[in-house]
Amino acid sequence: MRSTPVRKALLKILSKDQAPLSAFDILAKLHAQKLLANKTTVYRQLDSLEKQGLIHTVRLSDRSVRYELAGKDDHHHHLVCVKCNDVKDVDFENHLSRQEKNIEKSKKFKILRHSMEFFGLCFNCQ
Amino acid sequence: MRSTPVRKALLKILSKDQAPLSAFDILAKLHAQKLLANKTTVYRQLDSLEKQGLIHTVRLSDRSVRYELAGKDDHHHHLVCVKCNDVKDVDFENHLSRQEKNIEKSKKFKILRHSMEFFGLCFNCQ
DNA sequence: TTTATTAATGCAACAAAGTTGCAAATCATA
DNA sequence: TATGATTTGCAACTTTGTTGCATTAATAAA
Repeated sequence: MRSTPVRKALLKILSKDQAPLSAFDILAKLHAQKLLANKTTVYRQLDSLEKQGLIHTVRLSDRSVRYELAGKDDHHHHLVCVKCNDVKDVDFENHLSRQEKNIEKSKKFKILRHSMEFFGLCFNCQ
Repeated sequence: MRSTPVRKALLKILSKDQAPLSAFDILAKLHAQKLLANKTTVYRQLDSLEKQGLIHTVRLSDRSVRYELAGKDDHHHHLVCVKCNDVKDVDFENHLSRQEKNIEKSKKFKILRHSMEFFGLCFNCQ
């Protein structure tokens, strides 16, 4: 792992933003600060950062893929505004693990991970 | 709405299969029964059937999009096998609506719909 | 400081999953 | 069966990534 300008800028961008960003968002932000990186480079850096465990890839069921800094409260879910596309974190582990055990038994399905998203309108868009 | 060969075959395929099928799956099944429909046609029929409320589009967070017949127990979630890609339905509304109300209040976010998937290993793949 | 090594980058081409415009074929109903 | 609106197929295009390959740049060693 080398510390290159793109890598540094990318981590800085992700650490400033609380909402997970798409590759396109990130590319735009890089260009906005006059760092004209190629999209291939951005994708490769995101891959590499993910493998290092520094970021997490968030795949939403609206088919958007976003990236967020790893670290804090690592497992959480998302509130996605269908109007402005803003994404916020939300904690929701409460009953899930217990219910997952029920599912595993009744469906004979070994759960490795889950994904849960709430789509709706954020405060500003209501 | 006209009753064309593609439309009829498509509905028949979806009614036979309990797991939601991808557009590619459907196209393959059509070709298997010597109905050489174009992918554009399949996508347009799926669109039209969705608008008529006859089928539902299932967008999973692994970025796959699948289609299933509408009707029965319309709101449910999915168990997705990460090995064989089989998808099964699972009911899980229990605590969700109550918790959604909490989220709406505390996050000032109006929830319109949610999506939940469990990824893991089905019985055959364990 | 210079050099060597290896990773990072840019470019162009490719890929998967759809979407769109348009002309041709087909369904249905009068 | 003639008419007119729907469907269909084809080709081209779009989006979001991915890959190969030659070039450039970061870092560690000399």
